[in-house]
Amino acid sequence: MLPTEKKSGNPATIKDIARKVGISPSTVSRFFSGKVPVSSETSDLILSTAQELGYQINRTARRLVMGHNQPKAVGVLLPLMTHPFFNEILRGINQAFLDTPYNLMIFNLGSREEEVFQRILDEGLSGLLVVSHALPEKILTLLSYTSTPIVFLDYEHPKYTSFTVQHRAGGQLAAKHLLAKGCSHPLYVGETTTTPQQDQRLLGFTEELLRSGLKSEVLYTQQGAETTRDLLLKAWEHEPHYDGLFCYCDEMAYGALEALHTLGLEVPLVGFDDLLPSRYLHLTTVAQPAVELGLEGSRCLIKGMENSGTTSPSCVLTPKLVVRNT
Amino acid sequence: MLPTEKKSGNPATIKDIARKVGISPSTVSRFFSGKVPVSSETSDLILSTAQELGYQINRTARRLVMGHNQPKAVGVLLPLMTHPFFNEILRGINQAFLDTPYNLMIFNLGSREEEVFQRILDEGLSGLLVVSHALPEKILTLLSYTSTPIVFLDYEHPKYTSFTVQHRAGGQLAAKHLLAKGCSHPLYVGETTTTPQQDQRLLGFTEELLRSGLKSEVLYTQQGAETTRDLLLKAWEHEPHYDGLFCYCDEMAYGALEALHTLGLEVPLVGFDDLLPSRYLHLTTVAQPAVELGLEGSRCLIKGMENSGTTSPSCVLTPKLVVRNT
DNA sequence: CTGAAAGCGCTTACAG
DNA sequence: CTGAAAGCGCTTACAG
Repeated sequence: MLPTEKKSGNPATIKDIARKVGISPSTVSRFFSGKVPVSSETSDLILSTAQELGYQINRTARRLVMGHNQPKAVGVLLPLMTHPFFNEILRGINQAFLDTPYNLMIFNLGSREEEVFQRILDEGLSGLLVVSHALPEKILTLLSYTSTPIVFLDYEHPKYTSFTVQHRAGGQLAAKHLLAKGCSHPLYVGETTTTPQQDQRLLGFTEELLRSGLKSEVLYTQQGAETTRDLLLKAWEHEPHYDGLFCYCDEMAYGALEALHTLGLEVPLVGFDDLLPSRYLHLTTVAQPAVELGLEGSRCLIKGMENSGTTSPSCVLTPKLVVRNT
Repeated sequence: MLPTEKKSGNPATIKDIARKVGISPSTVSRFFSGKVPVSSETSDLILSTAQELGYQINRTARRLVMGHNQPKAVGVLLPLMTHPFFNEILRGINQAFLDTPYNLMIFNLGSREEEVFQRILDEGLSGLLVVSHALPEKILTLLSYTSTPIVFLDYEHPKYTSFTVQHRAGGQLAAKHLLAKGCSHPLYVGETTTTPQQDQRLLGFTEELLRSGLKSEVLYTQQGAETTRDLLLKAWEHEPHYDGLFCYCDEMAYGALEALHTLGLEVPLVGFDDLLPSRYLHLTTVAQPAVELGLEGSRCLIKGMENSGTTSPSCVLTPKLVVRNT
């Protein structure tokens, strides 16, 4: 092996090619920039040597000398969970960034969290949107050094700007609807694993009910339409007097809808989310402003980025009741 | 203004701070890298001057010297249209890239196409996924210089690897279902604006029907559940003998479902897509392998990127019939 | 704890 | 069409 040859570990550079072909680095550079003519003879030589060496232009170096600032990107940290709600949020985010100079970079919180965070740090992001998740303090501190503005979506961080949904108000909305329908024996169907979101929805629901002197029964089951359907089928066997239903989320409400149908009952039913099927199933439900969450949160971040990193205060979005046939 | 001061046009550098504070650039660098101790006196001075000058660390330069290669990213070019189908594709893509060293970068084809393409070029992407869209020849050529592998999803490009759905086979599937249900007067409901997808679905449908000596009536309307519902309501007034329905897409089928319900009819109905509502509405439909499209297309791209840019040949995914209650 | 110096890989006037 | 040289903004041994 000649001493002029590169160790194959390091990627080949313009210099390596120049040396091998026997010309100056400048010419090689000119060839790859493409703007200046290079004699076809040398062109061929350069090209073949480049291929041989597996040369890849180093964009970092090029950027540095060209004074191009790094293209601006904002990161979106998504939970791994696959739920239409997150799709909607992402759609809102996407929309907000459409006519901005920022690119969107998607990160997923799955396995290898450490690595994901490292990447987020490495990217030199102009801003970061964190969906439905906390960010470890350590990362937050590191990010703060670079003064990257951060906005949390659907997650309340005490020290950072966050956009969340007023789940409690949503629960109240559901109660009001049931009350207006004349219910006196309402039933809440929730998910077994308790979350802050659920706590708030249930709280709003019960407190609104209480204002009318009513109390709600509460039943829990695992997430899913089928489990909810089966639960309700059984529930009605024992306590056939429920005259109003509030489900923790739309998917459970779909199960409830089936149960009611099977039972031949017309009991008022309210869901929570307003997913696409709800429209076609004519389900009355509390609509989470998911797109809006993404949109408004992003707008806030954009302002923050233009504003030396200072984002405006947190914001709570209120859900709306979509009254359909149930 | 002292001659030592920077013009405020160019961003401040480590040197500017050093000069202003009266220390060497090395020390300033050490301060910002954070790894080496710096006396607290100078630290304060550096920090305040940095703030005053609006100093932002230049990551490009840092990367160059640190030998960090540019973090690898692959671009996903999405159509602006907001349809669950694209969400699914994106989900598949996301999944495929979960445990890879690539970050996902989202680009949208909305307004400012030129700029979007410029960005795609600027990013120095390791690979590109193009969803439901052509890419201008010009961009393709530019991209080929950098040997960026490209995979088209849900769009067939003659010269590039593409992953598409066998719409024609889907149409046949629908016909078979209707045939098995004993239909003899089938009706196809399509969208007014014709697309290659629609042509293929209808072709498959009619050719399969023909094999049994049947012909389908064809009706067109604008996309949407309501329009379809109204169309069918009227259709039945005039020709009440249809005994089988194939809708171009699920959304239209939802409208058909309503019409049939209103009419009190139990006519076999097949949709196309298998969106979320279909499951809860018990709609029999041809399922587009959207997630799979994203997943397989991405895997192909990943292989291509590891393979000096050569992607494997195009691939056509076959849809499946999901038989439910219609 | 700090400075002077060399270098990361590329581009680009400048002078042939 | 081509080379030698300077420089983009930062980091990091090396030598205090």
